Amino acid sequence: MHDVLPPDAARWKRLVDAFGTHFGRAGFAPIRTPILESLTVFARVGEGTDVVTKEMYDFLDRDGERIALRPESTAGVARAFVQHRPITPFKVWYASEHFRHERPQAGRYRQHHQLGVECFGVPDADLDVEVIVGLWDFYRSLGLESIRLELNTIGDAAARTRFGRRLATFLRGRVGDLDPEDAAKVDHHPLRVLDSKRRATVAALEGAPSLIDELDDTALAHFDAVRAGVRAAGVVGTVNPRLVRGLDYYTHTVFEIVSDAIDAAQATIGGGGRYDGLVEALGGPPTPAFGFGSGIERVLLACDGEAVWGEPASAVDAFVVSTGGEPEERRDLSLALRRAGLGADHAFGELSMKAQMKHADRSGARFAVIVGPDERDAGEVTVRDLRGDGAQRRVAADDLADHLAGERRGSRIAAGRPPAGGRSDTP
RNA sequence: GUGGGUGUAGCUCAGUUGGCUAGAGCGCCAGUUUGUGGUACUGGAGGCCGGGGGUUCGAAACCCCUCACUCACCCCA
Repeated sequence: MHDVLPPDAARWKRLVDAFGTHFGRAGFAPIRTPILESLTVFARVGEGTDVVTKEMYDFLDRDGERIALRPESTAGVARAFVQHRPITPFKVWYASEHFRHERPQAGRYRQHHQLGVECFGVPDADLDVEVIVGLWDFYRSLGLESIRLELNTIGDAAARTRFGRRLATFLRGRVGDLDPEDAAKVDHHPLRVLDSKRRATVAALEGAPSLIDELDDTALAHFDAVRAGVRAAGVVGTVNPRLVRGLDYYTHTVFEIVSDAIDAAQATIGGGGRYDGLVEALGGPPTPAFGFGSGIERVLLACDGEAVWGEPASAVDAFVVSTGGEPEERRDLSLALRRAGLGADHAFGELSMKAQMKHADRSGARFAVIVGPDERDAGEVTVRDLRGDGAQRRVAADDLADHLAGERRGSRIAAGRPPAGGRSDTP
């Protein structure tokens, strides 16, 4: 998180609104969970992960309880599911802030924001497909084209344990060849070594056992169904056998969606997968689940990289300009227009008409409403079109609100709907 | 946690081996246009050169400390 000023901040709202609408159409409802959670909620799900062990903002509160600022949202939503036991399938979406104590860089912040989706109670591969394709379609609806899916399966807990043991045995044989950072993970978290990018480790992984060999028929069938489903939906992607992901709770399907338009090291704009064991680990009944998180800051970086956002329309219909009267006249006319349901703004202080017109132009308003001695005497105002050819017309002061409302309706009809399936700059 | 880079006008940046009142473009304000923005021309305002200390006749520039921002590693969204 960094400061986000206008007009950029307006993009956040538009993005969140578009996301809620998109997944709302698929039956997902918004959920809100606390930023503060008991440390145990996270400790139980990520014992071997940097996110939980090294990067968490945690502290003792006044009662001596260990509290954490959430580093991600899945654990908190799962905790809420366990606590309230809603009927399944329980399908929710959220936009939430997360905190990780790490050095900031492009696309990585100590406070970052994610759009996310979680679904509890559905074991079917169809759910995996729907959610992945749903996220893919969301990105496409923003206008993003340089994106691709990376997909993998890591099997169930038993397969992971078996594979972890085999992999650890393999790695111990060549621990000297590994990067020291990775060598330290061999005993307690061998799977994390797999997706290391360090050169020495990558070379030493030549000939390493493959997790796919540990999968039983059910797991293989599940993964095949996911692959077939996303391919049939036209998603561009590849299977990446090295994709493991950073949180312990994942089982079976894991995925990331990467943008090639981000000119920085952090190019994953969304990632997630299946976590069939998490609810049980938090004290609930065995419950399959699937979800993802997508970094708002990174999605916006990708949008910048592909230049897909247009200028947001101003909510100001009319900018009031007056000369020869009292400055309060502008305030009072603006208030009257707002009470009539219109957007209205004006400049403050003693400014020349020219200067006021400049403010009007910058405001983004469609019309300038000009009140000078002539209009005042006639009980009229001049309405000037600032976006078109500058056409002006005199309107009776009493009819101004109706006139502007009529203009607004007219322009909305004229704008129409964007072509279906096309690139849109107004998500 | 580790390593690099940058801090000069509102913004983006110049500033030659230390040497006159520190510059440009954009933006802003005003005028050309005594009732009209967005174009053009003219003029103007605006800077403890991030902060502190030091070296020197003299520091935006050199040294030390500090703060902020930024990029990469690691990790992840």
